[in-house]
Amino acid sequence: MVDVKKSTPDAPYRVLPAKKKRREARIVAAAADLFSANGYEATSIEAIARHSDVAVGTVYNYFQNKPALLMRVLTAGRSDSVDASIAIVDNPPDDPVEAVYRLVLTQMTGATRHDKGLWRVIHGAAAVEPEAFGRDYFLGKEQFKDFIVELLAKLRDQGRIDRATNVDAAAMTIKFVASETFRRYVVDHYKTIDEAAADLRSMIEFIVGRTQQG
Amino acid sequence: MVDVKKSTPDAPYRVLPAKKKRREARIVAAAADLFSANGYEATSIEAIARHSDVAVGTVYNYFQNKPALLMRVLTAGRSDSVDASIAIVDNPPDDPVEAVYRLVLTQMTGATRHDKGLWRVIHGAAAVEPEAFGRDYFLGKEQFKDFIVELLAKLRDQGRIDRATNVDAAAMTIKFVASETFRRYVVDHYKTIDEAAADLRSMIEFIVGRTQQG
DNA sequence: ATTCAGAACTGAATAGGTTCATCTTGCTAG
DNA sequence: CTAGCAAGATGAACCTATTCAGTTCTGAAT
Repeated sequence: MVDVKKSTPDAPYRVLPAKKKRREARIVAAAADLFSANGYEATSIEAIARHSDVAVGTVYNYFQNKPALLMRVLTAGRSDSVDASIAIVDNPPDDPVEAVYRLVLTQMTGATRHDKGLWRVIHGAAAVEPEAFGRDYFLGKEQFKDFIVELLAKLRDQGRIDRATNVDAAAMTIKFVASETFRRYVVDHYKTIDEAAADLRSMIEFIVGRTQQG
Repeated sequence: MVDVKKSTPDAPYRVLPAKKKRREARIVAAAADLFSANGYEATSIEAIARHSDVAVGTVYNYFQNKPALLMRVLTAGRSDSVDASIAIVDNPPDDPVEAVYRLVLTQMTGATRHDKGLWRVIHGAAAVEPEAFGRDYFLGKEQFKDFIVELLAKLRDQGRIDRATNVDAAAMTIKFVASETFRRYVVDHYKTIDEAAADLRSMIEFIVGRTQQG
């Protein structure tokens, strides 16, 4: 508690000027490499720090904790799946089942780029610390529900689904089903995204098919 | 690596004979007390060991790890919600929406006995290590789906829902919705079980209501 | 140039879950 | 009895994520 501390590091302090502003990017890149090469658990913060020429503490200046760093790795470079979703909503296929199915699947496959094991960790961390990760770490938060509501409303106005359909309840149901399907894919109920997609389709057929006008 | 280790403990080894076979139960009891008193993170294995008059290593002889111990705490003394579910399936209310709603809610409220924070940890651990916890740590695994299928089949045979209903797809949908609703309750989308129940009901109305014969 | 406040960085110290070489105990056979 | 052994218990050492007191950098103001 009151002991003397060796406060001056052995090696002289220095920062390569050229690398200055790219520290965060370097940390993320190193983490991405190491996580996918050796897995999450087997990758220590110390290793990430070493690979990005940074001190351990510096990693924590940029990221709250290890899962948060992983989160960044997984969400770096998305947004094209959002574009694809907008396209579907703007110009949906004639068959309402197909329209909803495609919208959901687009979101899900967007996440498939990364290893299941890494998603599991995020899933776990998001459960324990919801506020730190956002309660909907996946499927772009409420945005996704908006897409579904908009799509269903359009389909209803076009007369493709029953005019009496409770769009909000339907959208909520679809969203819940989509989230749980993705969770199960991650947690390995489904080995492949195709298996998940098959069940997803039969549920959407049940949900949306029922709302179609005879 | 090759250092000398102090191998003989200071205190003499002894086990109170009377307490012999109840070790596991004592560990679970101590863990339950400490977890609910101080929370999961703030409870160290060392404290649990101390409170149950056992060595740290012994805790690990009985439980794979800390989350597994928590799991045991949370699932100790269930089974009455299973009985309640069986009663509903055997003798369902006339209204099919009500029947399904009660069945699902019974399972959910059974888990409400324990603190949300503790469920979050299990949720997290189950995501990261599915094989260790069972992929459906909640809602009694596949048993729950069987209940729903059975209930829906009975309702269909009684003519309370449309004869053309795809019972399997409907059951899967309901199960997925139930799981996600519970997840959201745990992760705090819903502050109270009542809020969760309200959304649950509107979704079940949408799902089951659609299958009712006009 | 010099000063200085605040931002960013640093790595040794901390803390707590998990492992494992070693020790006890209970049981069975001789 | 007692020797031998498997099962179970033990706790110090280990491993890593995380913290934090102290150091260095930066850029603006003097």
